[in-house]
Amino acid sequence: MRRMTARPGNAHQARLLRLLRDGGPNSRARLGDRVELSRSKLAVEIDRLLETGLVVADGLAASRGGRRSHNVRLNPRLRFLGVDIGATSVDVAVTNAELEILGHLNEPMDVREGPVAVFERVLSLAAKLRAAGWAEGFDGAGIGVPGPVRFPEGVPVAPPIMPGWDGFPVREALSQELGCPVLVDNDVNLMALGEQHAGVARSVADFLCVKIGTGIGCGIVVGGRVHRGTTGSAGDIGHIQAVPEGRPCACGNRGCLEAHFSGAALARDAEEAARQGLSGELAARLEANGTLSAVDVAAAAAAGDATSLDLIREGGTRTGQVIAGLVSFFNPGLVVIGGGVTGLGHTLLAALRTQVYRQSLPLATGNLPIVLGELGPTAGVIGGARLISDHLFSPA
Amino acid sequence: MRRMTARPGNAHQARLLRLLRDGGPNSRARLGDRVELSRSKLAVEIDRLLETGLVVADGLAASRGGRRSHNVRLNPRLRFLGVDIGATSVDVAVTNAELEILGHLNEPMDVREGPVAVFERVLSLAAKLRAAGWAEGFDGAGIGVPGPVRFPEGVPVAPPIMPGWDGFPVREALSQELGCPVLVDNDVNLMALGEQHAGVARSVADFLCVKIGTGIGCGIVVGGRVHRGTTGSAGDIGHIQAVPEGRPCACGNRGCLEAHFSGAALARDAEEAARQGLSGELAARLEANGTLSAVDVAAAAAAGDATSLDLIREGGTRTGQVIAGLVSFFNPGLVVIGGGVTGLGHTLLAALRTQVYRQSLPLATGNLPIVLGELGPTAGVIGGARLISDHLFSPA
DNA sequence: GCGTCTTTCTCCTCGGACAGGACAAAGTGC
DNA sequence: GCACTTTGTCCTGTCCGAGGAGAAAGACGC
Repeated sequence: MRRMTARPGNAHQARLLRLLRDGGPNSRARLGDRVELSRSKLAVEIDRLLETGLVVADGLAASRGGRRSHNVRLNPRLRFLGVDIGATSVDVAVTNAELEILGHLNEPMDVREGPVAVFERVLSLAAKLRAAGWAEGFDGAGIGVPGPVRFPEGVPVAPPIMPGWDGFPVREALSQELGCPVLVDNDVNLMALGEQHAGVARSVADFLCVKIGTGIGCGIVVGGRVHRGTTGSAGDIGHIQAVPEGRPCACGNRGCLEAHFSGAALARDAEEAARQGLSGELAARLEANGTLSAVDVAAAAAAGDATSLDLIREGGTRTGQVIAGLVSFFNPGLVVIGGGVTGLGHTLLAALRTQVYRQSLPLATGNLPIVLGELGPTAGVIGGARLISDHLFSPA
Repeated sequence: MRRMTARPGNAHQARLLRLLRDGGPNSRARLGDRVELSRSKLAVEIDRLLETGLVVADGLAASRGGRRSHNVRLNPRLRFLGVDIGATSVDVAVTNAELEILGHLNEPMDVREGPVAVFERVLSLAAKLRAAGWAEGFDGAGIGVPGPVRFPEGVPVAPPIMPGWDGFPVREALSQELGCPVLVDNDVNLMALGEQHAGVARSVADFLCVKIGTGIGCGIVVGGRVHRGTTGSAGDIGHIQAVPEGRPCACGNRGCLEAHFSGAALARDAEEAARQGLSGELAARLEANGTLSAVDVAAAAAAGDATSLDLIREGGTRTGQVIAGLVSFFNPGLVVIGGGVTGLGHTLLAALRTQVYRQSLPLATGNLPIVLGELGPTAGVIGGARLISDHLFSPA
């Protein structure tokens, strides 16, 4: 299939495309209510969008008491690809133009295998989704990688956990392979975009999205837009000092948040506790699997294991300390917690909340919800689709 | 004099006004080079601005090889008032429309006297500036107060060091008294605006402006615009925990940055050191004045007093710890240090820089200047003028 | 079934905005 | 004095868009 390459010709068309994306199929009349355009102008712009093929007619709407209006919708054959490359796994999903997930695949994977190997996996997953009939091709793709990205060029810069990716032209390479426009961003930024589009952060202008996985990162949304910082490393909160003279961290400092709490740190602490005989539950799991992960700790905690609960609580408190500082500084309207360890759920959240509410000023916390993300593992891929659709649905 | 009440009628006019504000008097031809307008359109818009009185003709420009162009400039009778209310003093200044300070007065004052008493002082200072011939009246005023402000209404909310100001309709009241449009903001935000307009932060999109005075606050500029947060308390970094289980703070927590370093904390520490006989220099000054302030510590440090230098260094390190976290989080392109304690100068800056560069990731600090503000006590008042002029020079 | 009312869509016209060319005015430089 | 450059003004053609008129299509009451 020849892919759509058209872009809206002006801001009105871009506006209409986004309305159709976020509100689904809609009648011309109802669109007219939401846009400050005369009926004639609106008709002209919609006709032009129909010509480009981005939008198609979709039958007649129900009557609102008079003549029935013609519906329009985004071309149902449009497909976006969302890719969320994590430290230890990769998610690939196809969405339609309304950013609804049609097909979603997940595979364990080690990002340290390097970009070439990882892209092979990504492309094969994308091919699998095509083979399953979810897409004939892609009109755009949004890629999340677990490290800082120079956004305009789509190139990772000095990513600590991704040796071999530094400077690799991810955007360029994938655009070539996929034959469509591609944008690359930090994975936490995509998660933030996902939660903003379809999750708990709808209609919140300023919020933080803390992702606790193998590492810890934070997506920052200011005035509805992602803040990436001067070098693309904004939100890199894993190496903020949480414990003065604390544990040594891979980054060379001591006491970094990530060294004390993250998926990796939690697994290590759990293994140590198991070996020291502090927890029969954990020891049994270690015996069974030969290794422990955050999932094991979550399961043990759910089973009432005191050691696991303590580990989670302490991690929540540490994370809360750091977030409390960020809340004072940034004064968000919402804090979303997501990532792999959300399985730890409300134990983690409770400890974290307690610490934030205790340590930040009342004015900043007075009406500050701190909640788990709604979308789980789909946040990243939805965010990827959202990223590229925002780009494509803006004037050329 | 009847004041100008005109506002630009469209975005083009607003653009031209800002160009004239930031670039000074200019020829029509040169303005044409900087805006994407046809000559005819440009002429129309400038004529309209001339009609409103916001802009006046200003003779002929030098030839650029052909016919000489007509100069235009902002009306030289336009006057803005910048007011910077600190915890212990107040600055009031008059600027012209190009935001150049014409007259500037400073008075010690205690903000705890409450809004009514403070405004009396502010209005009397403004009257003094009028009497000195700097202004016949004001076309707009920007007011900075040392606490959080609900910006749209111009009302302080729950300000810790300003009892009696909570909910006082500052904007409303001053607008009434001064007979001109007024905007009210947190003082650190004004300082950031000032340094952005006329100081070290020109042409930096994302930066932090840390003000260390009686307390500690931080102006946040994202994409060239001030970030105020959901409740107007963004940048309130004085109560971020710098020392776990540290000193008790007025806010009820322990170890807040402000409790360990700020103008107030520094004075208290210096007095204690003097009483304990740790520093002859400080003891002598305490003897002489009956009390010590940050200025005394600065002077003693300049004279080589080891205790004072240690106090400053330790404060710089503490502040650096907190800023390091903010740098990792926010990834600014510049950090500006300002406020009353800038008299401590390079001793403070050196300690602070060391700590930030050591504790943040290289990607964030790689090309990150950390510098003292250029404008000193005028940053706030220039920022005030800038704030209101941005407002007035935007489409109605 | 019929007439009336409502809603939607298309067509048309009118007015305004603006770009760009032509031209006049005012200089420069040889 | 002449050729060339720059600037400002005027004018015209074009494009855009608002809004009215009216047709199309349906709801609803009788």
